[in-house]
Amino acid sequence: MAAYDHKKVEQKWQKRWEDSQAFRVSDSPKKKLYVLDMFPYPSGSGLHVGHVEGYTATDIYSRYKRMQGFDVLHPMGWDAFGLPAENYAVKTGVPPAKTTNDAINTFRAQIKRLGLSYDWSREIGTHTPEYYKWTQWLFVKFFNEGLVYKKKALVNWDPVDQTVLANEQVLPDGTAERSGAKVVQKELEQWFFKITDFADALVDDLDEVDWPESTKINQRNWIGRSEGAEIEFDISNSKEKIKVFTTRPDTIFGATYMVLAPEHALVEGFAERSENKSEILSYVEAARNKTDLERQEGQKDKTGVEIQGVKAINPASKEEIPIYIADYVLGHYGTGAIMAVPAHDERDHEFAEKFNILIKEIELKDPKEMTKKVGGTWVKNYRLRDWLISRQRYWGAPIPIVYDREGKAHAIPEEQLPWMLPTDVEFKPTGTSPLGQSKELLERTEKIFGKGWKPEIDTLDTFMCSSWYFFRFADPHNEREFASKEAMQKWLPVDLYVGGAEHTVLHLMYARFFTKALKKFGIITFNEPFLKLRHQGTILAEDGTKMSKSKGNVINPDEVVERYGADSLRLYEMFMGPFEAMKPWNTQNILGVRRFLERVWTIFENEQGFMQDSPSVEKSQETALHQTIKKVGEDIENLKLNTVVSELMKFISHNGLQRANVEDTRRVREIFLALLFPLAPHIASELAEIYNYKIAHWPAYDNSRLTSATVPVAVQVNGKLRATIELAADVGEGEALQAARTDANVAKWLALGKEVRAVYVPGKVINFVIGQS
RNA sequence: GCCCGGGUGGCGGAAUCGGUAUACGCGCUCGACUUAAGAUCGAGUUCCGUAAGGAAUGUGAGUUCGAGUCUCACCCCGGGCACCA
Repeated sequence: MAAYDHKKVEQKWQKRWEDSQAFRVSDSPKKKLYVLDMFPYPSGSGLHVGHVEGYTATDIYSRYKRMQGFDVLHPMGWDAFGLPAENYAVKTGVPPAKTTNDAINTFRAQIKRLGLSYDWSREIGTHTPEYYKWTQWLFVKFFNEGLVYKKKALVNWDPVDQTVLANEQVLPDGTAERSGAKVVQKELEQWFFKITDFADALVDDLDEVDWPESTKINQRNWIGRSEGAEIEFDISNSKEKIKVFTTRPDTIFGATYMVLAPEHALVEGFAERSENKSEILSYVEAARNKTDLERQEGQKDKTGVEIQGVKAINPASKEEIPIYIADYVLGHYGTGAIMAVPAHDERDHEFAEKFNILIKEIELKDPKEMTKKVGGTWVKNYRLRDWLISRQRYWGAPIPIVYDREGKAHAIPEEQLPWMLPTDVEFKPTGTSPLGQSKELLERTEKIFGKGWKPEIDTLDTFMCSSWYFFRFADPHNEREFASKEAMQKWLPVDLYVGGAEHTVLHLMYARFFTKALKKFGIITFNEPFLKLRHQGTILAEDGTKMSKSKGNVINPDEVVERYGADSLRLYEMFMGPFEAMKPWNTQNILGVRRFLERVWTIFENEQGFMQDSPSVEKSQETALHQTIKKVGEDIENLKLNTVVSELMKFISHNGLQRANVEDTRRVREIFLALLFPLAPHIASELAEIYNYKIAHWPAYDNSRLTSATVPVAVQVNGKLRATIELAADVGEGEALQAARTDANVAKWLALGKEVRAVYVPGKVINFVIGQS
């Protein structure tokens, strides 16, 4: 037979899988399993080795589960709307649709070259009208259910490029990443999702999913639930009250001043009555012009101004206390006002020192009792804010809203969906949303709804497209629903979800929010979309730094596939280290797995080379076989894929089973190929075909053959290893100790002192403790 | 600053209900094959020591017959959050 030619073998099997639609899953699953990758943004630079890591892991898991008889839904699609394609269009004039479709074609071809077992009949792209019709439908559904609202919000405004910027596009010094202009805050009407309605469920239901603990903690921190009291403070000579939120009502006796956020509703009225009106108003104006980032910078040096002539009354001590306005208090959290306790709170302390305010030492009381005493109520608060979904961008799903002549917003009715993204738009920053240029969009609106009606010209945050795609995979071609209830019932929730750790907060939070909302609407019946979640670790460049185009240290998976083959790349990426760990690339190490596959190839070729038939059956080798089957299965189950590769290497290594005398060589070879198949499917399929092995089913192991008749036991004297002896697995303590004592080396050490005690751990270790003599 | 995760050979990493540390691979050394190189195959490879033996899992203590694994303190690296009252 010819030498191992990875190109020939891999092309052959990829074509065969494609032609036979081998991974197309049944529509009526008997044992369902839904294994999902976070679908990629099809960037122009193509597939990255990081993608390969995650996709290979889910592929191994899917193939393994299919061999166990599961109907595995394992789909792939494209998170195709987004900024890079639009920025590229601004630079070159090439329409984002063209760039995106080209990139998708590249990605698909690259993925197929890896031999990944996706059901391509379910492929979706979020930028297609067939898909975004349902993104828009869901927006309308949420709108009708009262989970969408519009309000004025402060956004980052770039006065040079005349555009709104995302927070990530503003540099820490408050200038725009692109234009270098000083970014200002501008109030614009924006659409929001009421994600805060689900804050409690988003925290509580984390208890029921199998996710990395750190990811759960990130989510909890982001939601930032805290419990405390809302307490009203009276104002001297006024009926007005200031309501504060505090987690420490027990410190109220130490509240020697109050602070209002500059945005607080009472500020204006207080300024009118104050003795320093202009000072107050200019402080508020200055705060308003600061970006969030600039306000955070003030952390080390707090600013503020007292409202002179207006005092509050501490409800516990009944003392009159001053009121300040300071931007270290945030308008959007709690009540936008605090009782400041400088003796107890670091930030208040810093402020009080700077402004010479009384710092009063206090005795602590019981928090809930104190709350009751001062007429407060016990409440929960969240740092989570509603989700702003308007984007002043072109390459996204148009928000399906039109405005009547009075400017009132109306949802576009279902029969008009998809509300098409217009194409008569130039990709130049003009100061308003690009859709505002489209004559077609305006004419369409007037034609359908009437003269004077205007379309919404913002698009939806692309995170919305990815918040529901896992439902669509259950029923990707449905033209009447985003997915039928039956299909979702059949396939969801996702059993295993794998993707990068960079999405621990936003995407996962939004997808969970959608799930909870749809459950509330009565469309689905489960709480959580992703039962088990794992993150692949970042793959670093050979020099241990992050891969980056500018450093020229990016590894292109295509080149690796070309040179070593997809099976080698798959095996190598799994062998690198623990799945979730960050690990450096090392081209030398690929040679190791490539050599392993070549050895496998040769061993199958040469009947003499591998586990020759032998009349005598060594029990312990048979045991090793069963142990290997068990360990490989368990490790795949737990995505401990690096040790799976180790096990397989050991299996054929010259120190391992290759020299074994196992009763049936063919039987062992068949088992080995079946174990190899999920990891390196091309070569395993080829060898199975050539030599006529059946590897469709995952091999079973025999519990009774997992332990062998004799086991090595370590013998220690005072904790130091002095011998290793072979004992019957079921030997009694007395006999075991006796055997150990007769070992020459052990005896030598035992002679050095008086034996105090002996510890016997069956199958593991014997430890003699001897006293000094 | 706070919250997570992690420090094991020359390198990537195994091993955590406490029980033979360094599996598997890379690299390296020696040998076989070869005119030679490469590939392949075989032997070896934590450190010190000719050996007997000793030491070692970031550092220092502790618990234990026995600690990479448990406890305490500290150092370093990586990630996330960062005025949330």
